[in-house]
Amino acid sequence: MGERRSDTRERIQATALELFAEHGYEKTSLREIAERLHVTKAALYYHFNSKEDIVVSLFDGLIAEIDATIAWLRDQPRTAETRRELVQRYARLAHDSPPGMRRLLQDVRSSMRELSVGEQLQERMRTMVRLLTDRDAPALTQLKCVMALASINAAMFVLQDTDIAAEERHAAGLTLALELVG
Amino acid sequence: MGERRSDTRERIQATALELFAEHGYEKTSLREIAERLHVTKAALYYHFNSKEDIVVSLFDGLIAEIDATIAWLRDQPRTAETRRELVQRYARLAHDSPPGMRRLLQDVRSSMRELSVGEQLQERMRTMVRLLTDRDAPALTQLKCVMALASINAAMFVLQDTDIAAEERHAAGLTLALELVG
Amino acid sequence: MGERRSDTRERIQATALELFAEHGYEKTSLREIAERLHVTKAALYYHFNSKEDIVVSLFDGLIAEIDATIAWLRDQPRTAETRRELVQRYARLAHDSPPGMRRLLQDVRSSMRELSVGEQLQERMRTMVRLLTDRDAPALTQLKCVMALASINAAMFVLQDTDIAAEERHAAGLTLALELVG
Amino acid sequence: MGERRSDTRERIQATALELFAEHGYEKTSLREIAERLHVTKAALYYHFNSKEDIVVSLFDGLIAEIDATIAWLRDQPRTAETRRELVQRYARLAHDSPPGMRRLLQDVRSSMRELSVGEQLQERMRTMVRLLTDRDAPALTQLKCVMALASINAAMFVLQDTDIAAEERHAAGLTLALELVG
DNA sequence: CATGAATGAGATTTCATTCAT
DNA sequence: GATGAATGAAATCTCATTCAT
Repeated sequence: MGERRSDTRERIQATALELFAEHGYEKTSLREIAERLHVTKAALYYHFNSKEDIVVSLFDGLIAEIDATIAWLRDQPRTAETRRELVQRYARLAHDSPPGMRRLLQDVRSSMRELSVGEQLQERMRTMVRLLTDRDAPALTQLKCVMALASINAAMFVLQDTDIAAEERHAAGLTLALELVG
Repeated sequence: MGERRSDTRERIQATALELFAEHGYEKTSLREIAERLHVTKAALYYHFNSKEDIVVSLFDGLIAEIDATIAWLRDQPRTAETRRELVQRYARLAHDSPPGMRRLLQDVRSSMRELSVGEQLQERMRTMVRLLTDRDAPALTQLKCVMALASINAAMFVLQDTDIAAEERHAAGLTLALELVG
Repeated sequence: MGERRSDTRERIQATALELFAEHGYEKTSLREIAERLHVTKAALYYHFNSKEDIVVSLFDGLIAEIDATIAWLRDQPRTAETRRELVQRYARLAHDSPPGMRRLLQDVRSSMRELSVGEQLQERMRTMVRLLTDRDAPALTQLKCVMALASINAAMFVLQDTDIAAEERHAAGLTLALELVG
Repeated sequence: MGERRSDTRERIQATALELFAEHGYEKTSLREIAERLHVTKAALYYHFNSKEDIVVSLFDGLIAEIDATIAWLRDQPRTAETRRELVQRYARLAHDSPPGMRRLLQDVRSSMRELSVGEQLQERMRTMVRLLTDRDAPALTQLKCVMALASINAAMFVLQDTDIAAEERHAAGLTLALELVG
């Protein structure tokens, strides 16, 4: 009982994520995705309306979860306690995402700057920061909020080629983030 | 008196920087650069061997300065004082770069990942961090070093659409960086 | 009844052969081929991976037949009888090729020197000569073998503007070839 | 005593011959020639009017000598003796040419088909054959004449990768040529 | 549910050539 | 006797996208 139906859509998403993470969104062509999947380019268009549509779909879940977090955030007091909890939620989110997802997220600000999804994500980031700090908080405070969230992502990449284990890197990111939102 | 000899090369660099910063390296075509300059595409190829060559040339100065900093760093003791001074040097470097330069720097880790210059810059970053911390320093310490430098860049963008003045944003970045390497 | 499924691939090959024979491989552009066929350049790339791929495909059949001949040759004694039979096979091959094919073959040693297919054909020619003569046969003997095969091709071109009929030219080539391997 | 003047013109010719022989006429660009000479492309245009002009100039001497041979030929009886002497003259000509020259000659029929010099050379070849044989000579006789001259050129290339010495290859070519016009 | 065939637009790059200095 | 700077034309190739089947 329940879902059946081709899993092709999911397989496209998985492969696209792989390749976007590997070479970036711009440098990945639909031909590559199709070839790696042993289907034709036209098949991709049966499941998605455009290349952008594919990348957008990859962020669907993440954006929904961020929206939920934002909704929750609106009801919270603007305290250090709230900020710490937010950081923890965000870390869990990041931790549970497929590994390519985080790499892709890095692209958002550059190669995907002009895509709708890039704008959407940045908009949500801004909203979060606004909900965490007073609008007229000093620049330093606002910057710390942003860097806190950034640390969580960054931890996975910047220490990538050291021999530090993934879990330890993640933990370091979280620790630093908590420190920053103090 | 002084220099003569067409300044086209410099004008190409300036325009390329503008456009790369605006739309990213991948999405900027040589046609666009040429058109904005009112020259032909072939003229670009008189002055540069390839598109990559143009972007590489934009980083020439920066890379030289980073190399000088690294050289200096090798002779310093691995103290907090040294780290603070490095941060200050780096901040000055960033502050004095043309504005597009910093935006372009953001691209380096994604859209330019596969360009030689991307690799070069990341290599230097790694070297800097290695010179700042003990090889077997805890992950958190290493991460802080990286995020310190990142803060200086980030400060300019993440608070871009607030009404905080550029100078104040820069100062916030520097302050946070110093705190992190403290 | 029978085959369906666009014959575009074959039409591309035919047109390419025409034009390569007419102006040479280097001087023929994909634009010309596409225009003569009333398709777009991109259509050529749907059927072939590159310009070189097109020319290679033109030689596919010929190379296969040469390979078959070489295989047969390996089992034969190195006698005058064998040489005469080889010449006759080769003449039949040449005779049955489309006319452009022979002109294109002339190109192989010059304009296509740096193409994989040029190397392949020369390699096979060398093999044939090696199988026809003793490795330490005198230079003259080896040269005669080569010129025998060359005569068959040459006959079609060198007497082209005389009023000698094609069949007679072909016959002359064959006669001379047989004389040379005598 | 006498000539001084820059030898640049000659150096251009030598380098061009080298490169044309190496990669063929079409695939050699003026940029390559200029770079190998450490001059600019514009310098080439000071000495020659066009790329074609350069290649034409390379054949100047050869064509003059062929013309002289043709003139001499007109006064000779159409005997076997005459044919043998022609072959010997031609062999001497080929033997004394710079090595690249012979390779370039091979190009004439394909990559240079559409150049004036290609037409000129083929025209002279045809004239020679007409002067050697009766207009209504059998195809075989005419073909033998052509292949005789071809043998002299071919000898240098077709046996190139064997361990036969250059002088012996040349001798074989001459012997075969004499046999053919016998 | 997917393919085969094709396209229009555009990318990077190369070339022979020109001309003022 | 040569260079620096530039150009117009064209080349090969790639891409996202479409659509009839």
